[in-house]
Amino acid sequence: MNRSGRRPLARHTSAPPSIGVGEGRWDRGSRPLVQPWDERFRDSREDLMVEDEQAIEVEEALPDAPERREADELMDHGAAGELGPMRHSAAHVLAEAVLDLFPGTKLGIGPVIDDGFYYDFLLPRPLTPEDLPAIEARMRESIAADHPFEFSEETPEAARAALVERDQPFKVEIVDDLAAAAERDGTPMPPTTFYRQGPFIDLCRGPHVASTGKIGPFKLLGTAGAYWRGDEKRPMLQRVYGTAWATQEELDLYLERRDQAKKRDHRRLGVALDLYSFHDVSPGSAFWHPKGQRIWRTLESSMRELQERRGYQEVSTPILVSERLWRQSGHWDHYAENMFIVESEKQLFSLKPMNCPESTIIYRSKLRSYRDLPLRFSEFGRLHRNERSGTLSGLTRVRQFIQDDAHVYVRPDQLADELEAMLDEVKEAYSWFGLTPRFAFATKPDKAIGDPALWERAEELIHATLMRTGVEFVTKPKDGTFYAPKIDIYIDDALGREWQMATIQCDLVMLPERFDLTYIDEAGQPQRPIAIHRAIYGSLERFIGILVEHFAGAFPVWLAPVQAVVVPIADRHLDAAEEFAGVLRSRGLRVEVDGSSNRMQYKIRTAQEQKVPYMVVLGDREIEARTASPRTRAGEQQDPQPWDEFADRLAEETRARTVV
RNA sequence: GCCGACAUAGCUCAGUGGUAGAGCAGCUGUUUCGUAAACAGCAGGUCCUCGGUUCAAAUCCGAGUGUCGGCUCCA
Repeated sequence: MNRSGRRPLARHTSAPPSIGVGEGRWDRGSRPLVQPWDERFRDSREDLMVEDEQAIEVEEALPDAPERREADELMDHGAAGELGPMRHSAAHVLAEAVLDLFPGTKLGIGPVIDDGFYYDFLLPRPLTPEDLPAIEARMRESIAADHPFEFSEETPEAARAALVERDQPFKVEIVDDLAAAAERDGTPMPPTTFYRQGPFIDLCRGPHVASTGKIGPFKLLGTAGAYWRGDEKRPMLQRVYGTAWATQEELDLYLERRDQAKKRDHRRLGVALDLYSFHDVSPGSAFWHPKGQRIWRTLESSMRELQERRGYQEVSTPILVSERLWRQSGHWDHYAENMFIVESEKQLFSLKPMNCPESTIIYRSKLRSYRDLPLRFSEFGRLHRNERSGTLSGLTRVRQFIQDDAHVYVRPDQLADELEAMLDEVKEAYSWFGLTPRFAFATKPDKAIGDPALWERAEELIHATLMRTGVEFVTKPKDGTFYAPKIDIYIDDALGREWQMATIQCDLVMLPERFDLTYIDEAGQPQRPIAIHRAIYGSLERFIGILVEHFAGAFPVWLAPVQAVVVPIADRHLDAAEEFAGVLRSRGLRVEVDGSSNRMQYKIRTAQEQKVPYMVVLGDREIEARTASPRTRAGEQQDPQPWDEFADRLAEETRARTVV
């Protein structure tokens, strides 16, 4: 079974093109295909859940073995549903067109991806968006000619010779690698296959449609630079992305959905809703406006409430810290390229990129007893990481951010329970937003510090806990931090991108060993605790950015920066409007009165555009009865109700943190 | 960091070598209105920065910065 066993719903995904099929990664296509904000969601939710579980099962059954990657490079993406062969065929036609327009082009690879395909080329000059129409036109000619796809099989030697002859060094490399892999594994080299359509022939394993005329409506979406084989030390090729569908309607729907996704982009909505902004005086760092800060503080206080209930103690540590600490922790050797270094009076300092090492200073401030553990220190720490400029993106990839971080020190016998409690914390917190977390187990990376035996033990402990709790998870080999294996928690944003949110790291190495942490056991002997690093929101910045897209700016009542706008119909209703707002504010609700001289319709439109959950109209009728007429942002007009009743209801929705 | 594109009013954008524009937002006045846009007027610019070409540059060229689409990276 491959990933093609999906329903036609796949055509509704709005995921951007992505290769997304590395080892240990989720295949994007296997994730829920309808997002919670879709109208269809309510009706189809159950189906989707089942589908998702099946998908996970399927994905886990897929090998991470080298042959799969080789297959990817040979474009064997029969995986991508019934549209797969057609899209892959479109990639061939794309290559044919480019080779025709730019003689001498060296071909890279041309796989199928979510919703489309791409092909990589080494060209005499970079492509620009203006080149795409000409390429599309040439593609249409090939499609109109309806060339059959002809299959042929060669011995590896003959194939190699043919590719050398055609001066296609990247293809030669692929054949050589296949041969090397076969030799390494002691398996016979499979015959090498080619497909020809019209004048164009390409090394490929297929499958294809019967002829170019079977290729449906398509559109080239853009160009980008991409390193050959994803290696930044190798040449940068020109990648052309495209999409193709069975019918024009589906293509139009896909393009329309792409536009819709842009409209909920958190960078756009942040400006429209006056939440935050960015300025070139501090690239990669957000300026938080009052309404954005309001959301921030609501998230923060919710997490504080959870943490206090669950036995955490909040601490705060300095941002500017001597290199001595970072040398001791290993960051200076393993993370320096991401640290902002500051010099003062011949001493080097760094803006902290993580809170953990400083947490140990508090741990070590006194002698700890086995009775003190678990010791749970939480910290909303402000971190700086010097991310490469090209990677910055809105709130989702920033240089300065605040984590809802915590470091929990446990005895070995307490670890399993504590990890389980943390998984539960994650589920609780995510339920406030209607988000469903997915779990991944990330193991020891190549660049790791500490005793391998400790790593092995930490990985065993995490794995055992995951198995015991019965949560679904995938394994991401070598994706751990340099000091700990971890459980990462992922969700998808509105554009179908996968985001790591929470992380739970089981550290037997950095904090315990490098900082020589101890507690005194029952026998009076010093023992080594285990340190668990965890963050539930992850970065507050990234979390808010994803929430903006998740809700398209229409935050649930409990989180909305303005929960209700009071709309007096005429000036004579202003005093009563203020009085009513006072009733709401006295219950801690966030309310604005629109006292402008605009007409009521205009005030409602404004509140609607700001995605305020409730608009409450006050006119002669309401004031006389001391009632309010709420209208929801969904357009539902509710019956007039007494002021206190409405206030109580809103307060209860806020307290319960209900979504919708 | 790499490849490409882009940068004009608070926002969205028009303006391809000859006096800087529109809509929305803002301000002022009129209007006091029953569930998604009342009317009129006014104001608003280092055309990202620096340098070059030219009689003349928002416009052409170069460098820098930032942003966007990707690649790489993501403890």
